[in-house]
Amino acid sequence: MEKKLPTIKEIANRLNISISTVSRALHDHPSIGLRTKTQVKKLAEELNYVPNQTAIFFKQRKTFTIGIVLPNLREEYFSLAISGIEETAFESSYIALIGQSHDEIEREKKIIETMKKHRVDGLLVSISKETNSLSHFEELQQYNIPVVYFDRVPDAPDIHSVWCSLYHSSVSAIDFLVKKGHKRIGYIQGPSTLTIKNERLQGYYAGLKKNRLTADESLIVNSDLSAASSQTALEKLISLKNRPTAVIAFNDYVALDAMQHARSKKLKINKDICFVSYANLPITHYLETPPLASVEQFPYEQGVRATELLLKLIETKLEQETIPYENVVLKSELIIH
Amino acid sequence: MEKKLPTIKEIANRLNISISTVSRALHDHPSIGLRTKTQVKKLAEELNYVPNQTAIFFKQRKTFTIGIVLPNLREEYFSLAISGIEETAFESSYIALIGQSHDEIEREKKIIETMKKHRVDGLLVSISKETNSLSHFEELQQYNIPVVYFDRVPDAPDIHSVWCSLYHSSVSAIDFLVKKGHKRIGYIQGPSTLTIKNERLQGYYAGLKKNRLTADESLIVNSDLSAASSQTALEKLISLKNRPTAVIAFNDYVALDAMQHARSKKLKINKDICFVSYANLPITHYLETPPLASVEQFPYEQGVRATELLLKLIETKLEQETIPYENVVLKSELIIH
DNA sequence: CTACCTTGTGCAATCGATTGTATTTGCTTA
DNA sequence: TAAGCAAATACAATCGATTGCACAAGGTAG
Repeated sequence: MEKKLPTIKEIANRLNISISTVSRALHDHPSIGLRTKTQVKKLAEELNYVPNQTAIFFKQRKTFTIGIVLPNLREEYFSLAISGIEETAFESSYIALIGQSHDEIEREKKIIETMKKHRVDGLLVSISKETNSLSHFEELQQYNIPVVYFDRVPDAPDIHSVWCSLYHSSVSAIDFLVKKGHKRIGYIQGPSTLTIKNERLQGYYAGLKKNRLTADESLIVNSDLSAASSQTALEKLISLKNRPTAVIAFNDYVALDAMQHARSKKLKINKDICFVSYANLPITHYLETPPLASVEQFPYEQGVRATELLLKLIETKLEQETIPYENVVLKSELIIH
Repeated sequence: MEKKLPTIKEIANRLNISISTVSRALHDHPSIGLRTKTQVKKLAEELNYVPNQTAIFFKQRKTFTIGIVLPNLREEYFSLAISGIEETAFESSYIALIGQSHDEIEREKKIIETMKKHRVDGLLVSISKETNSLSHFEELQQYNIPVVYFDRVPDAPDIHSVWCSLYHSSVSAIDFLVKKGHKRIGYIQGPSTLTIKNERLQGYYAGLKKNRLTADESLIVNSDLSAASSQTALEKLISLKNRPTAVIAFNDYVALDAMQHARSKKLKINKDICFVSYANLPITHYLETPPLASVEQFPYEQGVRATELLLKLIETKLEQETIPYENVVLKSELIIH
């Protein structure tokens, strides 16, 4: 039953020539005679010969595999990113291994360990909520495995990264709302571990200032991203004496949860209270009353760029050159619905 | 710069013992003396030794890697499935390689080729829209790579598969609508390549019969799943003289597109016209007016079960036993919103 | 006819670990 | 004290392919 796959050795034996000749013949090495070459190729074809890549990987110390480590695949945001990664990698004949950290650092470490074992040529990482130290990633340098962080990028020097800047869009969001006549604009923050650079908030403040509005700390509330928490956050805002007429939410999901709550309080969405959020996920286009605008962060594009950078690092690694740390920053865009 | 990683050979040299001793010491082989064992382990620790898995994979002819081939990752449905696959695989210390066919058979073939090269231990496949022949999968038997199809399962004998049966839920959907007083129920079909078993339609007919309603072919329309097509489909239904009061849609996206169209025609969703659909994607829970009900197909669970089956096949393959073809059928569930 | 070159092949080492089969060492016991 | 046995370790083949170097055969020039 278990039919062993043909190897160059088998071809060599059958033709009574040496395996090196077979190997060279299959690679069109110039020093192999035409007759031999033809014979070898013919037999290889007949036997349905396929080189054992495992052996080659081993010999060449290269696997043409990149690892992807990210919090989870259930969030559309990340699946879009992976989609971009897989496509770009595949074009350069790399293939992608995936691992979900579930936002747990321990799991993240285990995944790194596994990927190290599999000798991935490089790693694309979007860090977990709990990741407070990069030691498990830094260790990879010893193994000469380059790492490119994307989207959820740690706040550290000396890293390669690709992310999407939110500052300008945050300012634009305020501009947009002010232009619509809003003067009191609430903001629902995300957990601090996810807002390392905190561009949303900085943009929020800057936008208010630019429009000569004074910031009111009571308009800034928090959500841990759970539905309940986002609803509580909105409740806080709407129970203010001087309630906001518009709310900027950490992301689309937060906005949706908040909107649901607002509806249950008999508020008319985008009339009594307006929403602007981040991520611009495709699903929002199906809503009857989507957020008025959402900041597009181009996860797919981020995936593509991060992969391109990683592949570059992998290729130049082979040439023993050193590459300066590169940080690609995409510009987000406020999309008005 | 390029520091070579330590190997057992290096450890052996430093301690002036043979590599086989080192290997056995690291594996706690009983025939190795305690002193040697301790020394070896200590040095291994110091040198930060990690076995070269590539070499081991090669030697053992096993990679602890499974391949996933599916149409695309952008559909939430598939990312949920992958999520289940990755988790289950990871628990058994397997890791997953991914490939998106983009519903193109050529790409599917290329991915298979790549995965074969990488010597995956097994494959999980949800076939593309264009897949009309299974030859590229069947070929894998030569290489002793087991294949388990999931969700989009081909209609062939002699395969392993995991899918979710929709027949009963389709009947329930009709029951549900009839109980609500509906007598004319439309149905928006998907492309024929995706409805090989066509349980939705069979359930539709059976449900009507069960409720003593006569089927009316004009109530059955088609969508290729694009937004435009789904809208046209709905348009056909609502422009009937005797328009349906309820519509069953191929999946949530079709339902959403149709609903959008209905709204634009000033029809009140779930009042003038009701919707029931398939997939029960989490996003629908955020809608103001979601479909009245949706058939849950448990993609995550399917991923888990498919992986379990595949791992079983891989493990028993090692014991040279043959396993009868196994087809796991999950039961869908009509979820009322 | 010898020296030398060209062309085509084969030999053998190598990648890193595993493992069956020696072989050595050291101890026990008659 | 020598035989015998157990414990500890070494040797060497192996997995499949690549590749530097050696070498053989045949041809040409001096």
